[in-house]
Amino acid sequence: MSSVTPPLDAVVDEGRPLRRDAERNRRLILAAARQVFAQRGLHAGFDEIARVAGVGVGTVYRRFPDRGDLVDALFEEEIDAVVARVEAAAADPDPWAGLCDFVTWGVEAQAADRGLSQVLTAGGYGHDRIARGRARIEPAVAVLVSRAQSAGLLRADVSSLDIAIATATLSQIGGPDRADLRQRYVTLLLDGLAVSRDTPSPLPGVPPVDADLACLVEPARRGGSGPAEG
Amino acid sequence: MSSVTPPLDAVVDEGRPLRRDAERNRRLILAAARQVFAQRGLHAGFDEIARVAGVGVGTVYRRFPDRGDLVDALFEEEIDAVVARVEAAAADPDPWAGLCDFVTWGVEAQAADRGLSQVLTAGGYGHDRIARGRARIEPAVAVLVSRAQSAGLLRADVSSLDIAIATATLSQIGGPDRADLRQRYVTLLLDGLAVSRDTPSPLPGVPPVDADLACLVEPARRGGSGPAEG
Amino acid sequence: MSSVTPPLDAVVDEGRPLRRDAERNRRLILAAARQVFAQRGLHAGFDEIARVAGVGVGTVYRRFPDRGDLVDALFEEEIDAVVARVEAAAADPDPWAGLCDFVTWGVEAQAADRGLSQVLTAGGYGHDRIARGRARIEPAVAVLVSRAQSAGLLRADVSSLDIAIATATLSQIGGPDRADLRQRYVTLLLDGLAVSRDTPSPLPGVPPVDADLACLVEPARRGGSGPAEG
Amino acid sequence: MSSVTPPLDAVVDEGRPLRRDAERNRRLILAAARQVFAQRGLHAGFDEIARVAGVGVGTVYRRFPDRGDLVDALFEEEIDAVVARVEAAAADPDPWAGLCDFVTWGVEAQAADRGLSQVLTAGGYGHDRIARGRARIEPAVAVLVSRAQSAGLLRADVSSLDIAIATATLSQIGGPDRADLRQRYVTLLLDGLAVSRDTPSPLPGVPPVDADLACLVEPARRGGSGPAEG
DNA sequence: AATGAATGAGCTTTCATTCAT
DNA sequence: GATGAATGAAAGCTCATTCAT
Repeated sequence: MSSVTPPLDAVVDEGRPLRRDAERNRRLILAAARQVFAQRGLHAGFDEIARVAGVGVGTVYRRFPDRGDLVDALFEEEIDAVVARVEAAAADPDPWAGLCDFVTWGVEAQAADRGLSQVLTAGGYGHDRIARGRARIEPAVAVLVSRAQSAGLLRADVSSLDIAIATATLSQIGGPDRADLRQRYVTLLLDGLAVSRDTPSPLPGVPPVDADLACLVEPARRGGSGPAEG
Repeated sequence: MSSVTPPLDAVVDEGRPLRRDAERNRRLILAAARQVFAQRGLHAGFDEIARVAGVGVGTVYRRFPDRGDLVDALFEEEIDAVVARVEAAAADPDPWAGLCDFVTWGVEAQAADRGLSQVLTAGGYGHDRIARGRARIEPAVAVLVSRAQSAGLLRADVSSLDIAIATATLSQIGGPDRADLRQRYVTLLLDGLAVSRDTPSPLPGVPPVDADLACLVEPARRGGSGPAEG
Repeated sequence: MSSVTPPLDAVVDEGRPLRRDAERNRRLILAAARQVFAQRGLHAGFDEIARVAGVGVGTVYRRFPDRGDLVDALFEEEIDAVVARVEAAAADPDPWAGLCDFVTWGVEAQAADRGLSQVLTAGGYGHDRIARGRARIEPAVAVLVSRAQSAGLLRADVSSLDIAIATATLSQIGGPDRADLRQRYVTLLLDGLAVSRDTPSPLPGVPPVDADLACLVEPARRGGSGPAEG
Repeated sequence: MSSVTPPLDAVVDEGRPLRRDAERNRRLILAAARQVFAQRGLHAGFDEIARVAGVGVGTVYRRFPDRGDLVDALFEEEIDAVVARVEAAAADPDPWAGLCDFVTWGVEAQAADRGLSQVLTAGGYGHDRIARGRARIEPAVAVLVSRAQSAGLLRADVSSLDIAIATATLSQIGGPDRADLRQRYVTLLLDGLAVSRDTPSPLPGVPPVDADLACLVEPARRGGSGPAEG
């Protein structure tokens, strides 16, 4: 690769590379959006993204005229990562271990990034690229699922979409740092998915305390990360 | 009880009874809030509650200066209903059936009322009374749980709070009318909670289709039930 | 009329009278809008109207959710005035004098209020009421026109709409205070409208000077060729 | 003329010739501006001019630091065309026919080019060169006018500026393709300008319909009452 | 005590102009 | 000299909350 070839993702659809500074800003904006979307969800204001990126709002709009464009650009690579992980899991010699790995990881990945779970589950965000991204995930999960079913380890009546829905749902538990909590329910889910079981898999972490009840993710208003309660 | 004596719950903390019309409005507001919170969640605008109640916004604010006051007043009786149901379930001669009944019902109750699941799980809503309400649920569930554990049917490493969290989480799936979808995951959960199992309990409903992925409850902005996407 | 009967124009369509202060603000807003529209045209920002009225923007939006509502409310009475004037002119015993009077007055009325000429000529502003208002003017002018034609004074090949267009066009000349200038062209128009003429009617005012060339009203904004009307 | 000597009008005031490519861009920009100003008027965004020219906005600003500079450069030759046409009209053996020709043509020329009528009438656009251009038109029209007046055909009380103003005003009627409509009013104007008349000149076109009322050119932008001239 | 009008900050989006590359 | 990305002010509109009536 010669030095004049720009990195692949710096190339816009028309094939024109971005100017150096523009590319720098594009990355700043994507980084900011990643962070802000992860914390606040996809409804976050462009103002905040711009502020975090250290650029003017206009710059964000120039580069990403609508929210879907930004979501598209941002999550394509995250979806790639998901696909890669499913495929890796499908390559695990132990079909059950592969499934467990993917569910465990998928819940954490979505918990770490509220935007990602919205992209994967909400119908409305992102454009064609995202839709195509989603479309790539499902067959990959389907492979994982049938492999485990063929091996007689995974119950026959679940589909790949059941896995997707269950995974996305469990990711709503707790904040980014509560993997310990979420993994208890992942364990329960996996025990429920197994064809048969003699003993329960031990639940990781410690039993929740009262305050943990408050950890379901917020139906998120615009302004802040928690309820405003006056 | 003379006609000027208001019912007990119309008495404010200072002990002063409300004027007759004020009491009527209070009830209208609570009824409206119950309906609106159920549909929109606890972030619903006071404007809408007032409109549904047929009173002015000001009246709502006068009676319930902050959202927590309204939530407190509103959900106390709903929490009573939850407690009643747990206790009924605990009275079931079959400990496992009792547990299943409560989980199934609890998921639907919270799905039918977004406000309820927020009250039960979100830290920020409601005041002392709600906290006390939550505190009454937990021991009741604990009874249900230990009974099933003592009978060797429920795995020993789950606590009553695990049940509460799992229940609230599953209620986030689908809209009010998607009990069919939610109950698939309730079934998985219960299969996961069992100490041991030879065969999976059959999943109810039909496998989800692609569009069902979009059914995770929205991090809900005010305006509508889905993302606005331009 | 008893003292509790509110003034007619304080009654909204549903028949509910406005509260006293709301009615006061409504009048302030209409007065402000009248002034601002007259100076700036119908594109004027709601912000400015609010500032001039001494109220918050929100108040303007509450009372007049879209520009058309404001235009409707504002220009209905101005259109009434136009109709009244046409009818008065049609009652003039001298059909030609009546026509001259209306044209002269009409040009000045529109010159004094840029909003009025936009309402009368631009397709997009205002709603049904304005459309109905326009519809009332045309037949009245038609009466004026046929009377003068029947008397053999007005050329037979002009229609009432020709008069409307010519009038609106001449109102674009000069600012509010340049009636002297406009009336020169009104005189030319009327001389052109007469069936026959031996001598020209003397042009009023003094011949324009170079600077007067700059007096044609301001041209269009970027967006398009017609009003945007939301 | 050697190949390095640029054409005369490529020489900036300081006398420095432009580089070959700079000169090419200058012409592209002028051509683009001519088209864009004609369609949108002189307020058109530099962005659009740049896009049409196929150059960057920065290039437009470098070459024409303010709008007036561009207007100056652009309309000088259009003004030459106006002067030429007036002079041709003045050479018509029939003084009245000459006047009619010029008025008719002038209205259409300005209607076809919104920028032109703004340059001719709006005070704020263009600089000295434009002022000098305007100054050349007036005497030429004065010749046309006095010839017709001397011949006893044109009323004595109009001045050349009256003609200019009337012409510019009528050009505001209708869009570029509505010559039919405009010429009705041109006819009225000319009938009004004649010293005496036995019968009206027939109005061309067909009487306007309701929708034609909406054809007056668009009113002012928000910012102020006059052109912004930077 | 009830009312609902008023507020005004906040988010969205656009665009004329400047300036780093 | 050319470029077009960046800027940031401005305007549109909404809504939770307050307060005059």
